[in-house]
Amino acid sequence: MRTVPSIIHLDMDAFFAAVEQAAKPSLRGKPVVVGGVGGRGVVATASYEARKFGVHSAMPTAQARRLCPNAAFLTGRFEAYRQNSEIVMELLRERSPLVEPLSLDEAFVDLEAGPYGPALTAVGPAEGAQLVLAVAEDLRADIRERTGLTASVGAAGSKLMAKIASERAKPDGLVLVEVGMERTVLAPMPVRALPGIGPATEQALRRAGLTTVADLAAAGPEELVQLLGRAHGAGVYAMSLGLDDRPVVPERDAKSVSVEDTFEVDLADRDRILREIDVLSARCVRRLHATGRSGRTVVLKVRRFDFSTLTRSETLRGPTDDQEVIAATARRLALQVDVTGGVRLLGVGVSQLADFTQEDLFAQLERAERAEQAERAEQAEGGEEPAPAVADVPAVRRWWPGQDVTHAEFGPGWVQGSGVGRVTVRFETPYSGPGRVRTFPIDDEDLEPSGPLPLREPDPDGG
DNA sequence: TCTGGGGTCCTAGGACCC
DNA sequence: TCTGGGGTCCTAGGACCC
Repeated sequence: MRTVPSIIHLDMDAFFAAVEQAAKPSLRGKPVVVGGVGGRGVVATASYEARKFGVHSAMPTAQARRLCPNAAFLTGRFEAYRQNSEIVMELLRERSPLVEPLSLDEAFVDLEAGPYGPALTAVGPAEGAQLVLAVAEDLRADIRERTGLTASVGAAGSKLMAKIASERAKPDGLVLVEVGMERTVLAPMPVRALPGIGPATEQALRRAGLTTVADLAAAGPEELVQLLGRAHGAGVYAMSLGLDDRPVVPERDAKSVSVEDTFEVDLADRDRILREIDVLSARCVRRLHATGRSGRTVVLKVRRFDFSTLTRSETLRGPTDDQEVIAATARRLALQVDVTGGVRLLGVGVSQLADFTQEDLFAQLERAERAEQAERAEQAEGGEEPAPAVADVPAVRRWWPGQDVTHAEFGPGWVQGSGVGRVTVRFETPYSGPGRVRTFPIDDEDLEPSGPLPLREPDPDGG
């Protein structure tokens, strides 16, 4: 057990929305909602201005529009979020090599493993805490300088308490929990404040009369295991005492890769469903290839019209990253599912991942078998005409709100909205003042999609 | 205009093997 | 012949997190 609160948890404040406000000067100080903007979208992040209206993450965007009709509703620009996340993670790594990212906007850092480690272990708890505070404030200042974004930081002797501390620090704050003070801090908190306790667990505990963390500690391990099952019950009990010795682990390998799509309108047609499965399989395989991995278990996910969700999976004889194999497996699984009434979501995923460098013998075998089958089928049917290819329709350009664009005459800007054959663009950059709005035909040749700009103007001297 | 997308971990039952 | 237990793999579903 460490005596110095040398684990920090960093959490960027309203990250996606904050990046949008930094990139789009006209949105600073205004309510901004990032997420799905379609009929079935949900909110990913709301700026603090939008939260005042009751808008929050996971809320249907339609509801957010009713609560805050004047907010800017933007589709996520993940490339921009990734770029800024990388800047932040790099600043963390300057403080310690032991950085464990939890998502684009969150990470644990173990300062004892870094350059401050020797100093932290040499001094007493009080001095150690002061040093941690100084390091954390310096880090927050660096993040603000390099990105213009604010971060909240929690520091403690464990991951659990560091995370709880950063929650208390929001927004733009720093909270340190001294080692030894864990139970005092936790006791009055509602059970829901503990990571891993969601709505279902909260309800189960409430039915047993347990509402605060102090109640959990008093209940004891047997009752919690009885209520929540073996692993969860024991874990929740340990948390209630502030006990947590999980190490900070950098770079964990992904255990699955999956892609899914919710459709604007439920799919009713079998053939259409099978085509979408092919599209999803291709996307899944692209991601697999990008990481140089392959998987042995293929999972199909189906959400039906009534939101009931089911999965079907099949484990292959060996790992594969072959699109034909994965698509054929997913299609096979789809035939086991009753889709009457319609399908609102389809997903294709792969698990039991392996690093894949050797040749995919399994895929070759499968291909050979399929070729044989196809030949037999063709002979049986007497050589049918292949279906005519869908005529090439000139692609209508789609503009989505928030998208980065460049106009040949007016320069860089972003899409404010589009519809009825027109697209409205606001011309401003992270380094400009609020910009002017102009409207163009959606197929205007002078208008092009572009990529995100850094939030801080690159130094021309390359400093 | 009700409910995204990408993950992790756990449980439980049945098959199968020892 | 009867009874039994443990371990592992596979499948499906659920809770939770950001």
